[in-house]
Amino acid sequence: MPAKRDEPKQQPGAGCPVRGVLDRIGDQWSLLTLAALEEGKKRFNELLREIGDISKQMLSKTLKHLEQDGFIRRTVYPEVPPRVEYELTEMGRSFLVPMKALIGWADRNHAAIKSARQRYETV
Amino acid sequence: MPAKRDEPKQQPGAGCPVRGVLDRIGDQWSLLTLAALEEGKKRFNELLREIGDISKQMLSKTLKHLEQDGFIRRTVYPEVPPRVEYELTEMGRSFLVPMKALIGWADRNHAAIKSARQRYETV
DNA sequence: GCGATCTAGTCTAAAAAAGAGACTATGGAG
DNA sequence: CTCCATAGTCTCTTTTTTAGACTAGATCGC
Repeated sequence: MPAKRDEPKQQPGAGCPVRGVLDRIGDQWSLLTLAALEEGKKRFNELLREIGDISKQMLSKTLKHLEQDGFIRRTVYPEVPPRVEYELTEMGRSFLVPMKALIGWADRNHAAIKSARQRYETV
Repeated sequence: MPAKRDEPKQQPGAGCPVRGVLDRIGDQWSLLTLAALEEGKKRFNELLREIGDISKQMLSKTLKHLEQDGFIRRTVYPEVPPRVEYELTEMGRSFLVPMKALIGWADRNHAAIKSARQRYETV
């Protein structure tokens, strides 16, 4: 067993390495992009259409970050018009597991959240 | 087993109700704030110090949203100096389950992500 | 042949969001 | 009497995001 470093609890402090990961996946579009890639490889415009309300610039940036962090793989086909395909790496796929747990929770609870919002409004 | 509603697949499209939830929890600070509240009720400045690099304005906004959506409860004590405490609701606590799965994944994989980033830089 | 169209992005200018720091009222410590 | 602490909000500045124009070269209609 590897020596566990003195890390008594999950501290949300700024130094924590988990923070670096959380900041990335919690950037509004990353989760959506990864979810869209669950079904298989997709092209840039395909992702753009599927996600719907993301701008090309943000999609571009998000994909770049995800590639950088090893979640997805980018393949360029030297054709005209250009073709670029994005797909999940092994790590990206492994991330789907907790992500889907989160989505499942959201799915089960969005009604409760909606009613909480309405309740709040009327006050 | 409850009747499954006709939901052929998780579409990440803009209309999906899950999106509303995801947009909220994926706003950079919500996850951190909820994580900080895991240990019990906390005061405003206490959260501010613990999270560290959040501004008071963003913490205020995040807390307001989380309260609005029923994740947390806000209690004001009419004292001077003012005292306000935040704590997770039942729903908020139930959210910790998938959130911790996510944090666990991040914890297991942050090394791989870091090395992917470095590999990318050198190219 | 000739222009329109498709692709994956990038660039720019304008709009929105976030950050830093001052400010509020009140009571207690020194 | 002066300074600190509390939970925010307000304003001003800086950063981020958006919308839309632009690129190159093959292919389509005509």
